[in-house]
Amino acid sequence: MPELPEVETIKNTLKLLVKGKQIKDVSIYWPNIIKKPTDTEKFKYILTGQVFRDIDRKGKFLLFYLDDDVLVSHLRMEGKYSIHQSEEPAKKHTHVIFTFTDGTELRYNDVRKFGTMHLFPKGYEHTEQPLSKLGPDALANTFTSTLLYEKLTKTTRFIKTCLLDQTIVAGLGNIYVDEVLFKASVHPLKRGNELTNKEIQAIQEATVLILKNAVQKGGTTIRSYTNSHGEMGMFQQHLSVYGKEDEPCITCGNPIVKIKISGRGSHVCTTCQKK
DNA sequence: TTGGGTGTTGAGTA
DNA sequence: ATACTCAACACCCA
Repeated sequence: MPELPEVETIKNTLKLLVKGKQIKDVSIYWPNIIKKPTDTEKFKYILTGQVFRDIDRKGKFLLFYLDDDVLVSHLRMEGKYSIHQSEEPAKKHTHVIFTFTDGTELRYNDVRKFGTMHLFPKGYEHTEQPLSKLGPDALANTFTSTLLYEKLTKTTRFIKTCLLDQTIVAGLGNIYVDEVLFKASVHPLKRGNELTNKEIQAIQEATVLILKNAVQKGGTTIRSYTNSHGEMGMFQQHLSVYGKEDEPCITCGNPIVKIKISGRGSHVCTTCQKK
């Protein structure tokens, strides 16, 4: 589900809810979510007693900073965090519960169980997988058109595939890539090395504009995404192509078509986005 | 009823 | 190197 704007919104809403809370216990109902350490008893032991100090984000990853360690969490398709009273019964797809000393709990819910958690001693989180492989965050000032130009012009891959590749730029997913390429007037099947300097600049600028706008609108809710207060995003009202198959293009009026690129549904106006 | 599709990403294969 | 398929999993819809 969540791409950069959704994860950023979750970070902002969750930060206020967990800061200063001390972990009394951790319950794990689906161990496959815990990727490091592989021993879930060790995972629990390390976390117990620590206090949540801050939350950061890189690309689509949440970084929970505790006293001595950092919990790196990826929500994949449908992961969600929410705060509850301990007495409140857990929902159907709650897989990890962090019980706090004040009688509340942070619960991780994930219908499809694709999400991941990695625990690192502070200082090691960025130099080891999964974060070590990421390119610059799409909203960081290190994401420049110069850098994008260097990475794109030496590959023959489709631009859509490149923008989904988190080692090139971190944070874009299927919705926002389609929106970015429409705004930049670039066809998703254009190859990296076919792009002009001007097109790459347009892609970089569209990325920043769209993502900032989407963060400001609280993200995009298509079916299940909510922030950690349970509120929906509003950016779905501003989508130009994603989910608009057969609807008229807002620029030229021709119908948006849906094609498949590396297994992902891709929405494009073949009139506005030249190949 | 069943197969195809879903906001992600790694592995395997040709 | 690249593009595709599958797998992880549950649910929704035509």
